[in-house]
Amino acid sequence: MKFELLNRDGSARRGRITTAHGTIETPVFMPVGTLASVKALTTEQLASLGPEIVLNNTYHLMLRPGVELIEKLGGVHKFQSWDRAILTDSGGFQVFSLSSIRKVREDGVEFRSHIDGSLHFLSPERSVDMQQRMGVDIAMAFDECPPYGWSREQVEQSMEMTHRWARRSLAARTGRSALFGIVQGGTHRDLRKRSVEEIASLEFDGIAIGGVAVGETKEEMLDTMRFTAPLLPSDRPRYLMGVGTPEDLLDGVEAGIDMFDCVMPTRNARNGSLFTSAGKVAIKNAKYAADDRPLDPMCSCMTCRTVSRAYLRHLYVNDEIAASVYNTIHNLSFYLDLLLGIRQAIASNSFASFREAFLSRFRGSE
RNA sequence: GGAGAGGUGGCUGAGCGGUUAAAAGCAGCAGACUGUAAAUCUGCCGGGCCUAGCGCCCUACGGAGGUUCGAACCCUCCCCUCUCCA
Repeated sequence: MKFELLNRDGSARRGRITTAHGTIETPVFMPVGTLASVKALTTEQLASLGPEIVLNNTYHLMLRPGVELIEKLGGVHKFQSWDRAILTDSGGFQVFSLSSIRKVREDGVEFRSHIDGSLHFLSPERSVDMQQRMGVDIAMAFDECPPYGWSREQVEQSMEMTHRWARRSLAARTGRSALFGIVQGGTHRDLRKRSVEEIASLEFDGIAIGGVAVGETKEEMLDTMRFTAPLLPSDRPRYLMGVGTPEDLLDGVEAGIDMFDCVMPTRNARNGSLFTSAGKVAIKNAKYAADDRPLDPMCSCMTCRTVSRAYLRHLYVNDEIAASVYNTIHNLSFYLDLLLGIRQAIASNSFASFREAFLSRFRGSE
């Protein structure tokens, strides 16, 4: 993996990551395909939207179908018939999201499978090994993502363990996949600073900000991100994990973030919450019942080119599978288009005005 | 013609003397969703009033009477459905 910085516009950066599965123009949004599938889309449909990288999840693939099987079938790219880049989360997020069925120890985390109750152990070594065996382009270090309510002491201890795990993750690297480290530290600036110093000092190919958007207020999230991002080394990709809304992405880019992932466009699509240039559209709302306009006249995605709001509402209200397909195609297109616009704006040194123009439309009432 | 069962809020369907403006589900209306245990979850859901309170007043469990301090729940008559036998 190689990262080149192409140009800057203020703190915003435009760059290019080169992998064995193509190049990735940054800033980039990575659609989330937890189970080697972006929910509601076939691989071909996903490919037609043009993302250069997607995210898969180690914990979920470990349970089903199993890393052994994926390896045996020729790797995770071949398995899902995807020839562009893949990044996997290490399972660190499941330490947070599945906290009720797991036990954290110094050596790793014991999970009770949410599927059948079977016992599974994830450690830095095992997680990195599995990610490499699946053949992903970018693997993530195994970390502990602490919940928002924790005391400063708990967050600090957790962070220090994540640091120890970071070194162990690195030691398990064979070179088959790039490996990113993850900064923790909750909402505490001094902890974030220490975490950056520690993680950045290690030989990671990129650095991620983790443990964000886990229940803290928007202000705390933005403060943490804005404080931490500039501390990250500029010669490596900076990845803000799990974020976020369109506004969050603009704020992230402005702070110098290069990579984002978030379930928001895909999950919200399935729940009928659609992003348009004029703001969010809750497609189930009665006011769209007879609305024959395209969802977003400014959008050129397949959904907006071919069907009306009235039809999208009809599909959603009737629980038609096509509702999820159309909505996911649109929301992902919206995110990918937003990032394309951001890259072009940075290239022409007009990010600030691009951001303002986008936000004034997006925040203006629908 | 005979025997039996039943009629409850937009629908299905609990309730069977007071704690019932009436369970639950559906439908309807709105909201949430941030490294996915999510095609999920939450709230509202007869009407009106205001000093907005676990407040007051209407209307409501096929219809009309009755018993009772009190009835969707008990009694009488009527109307209407459904099943079975002729």
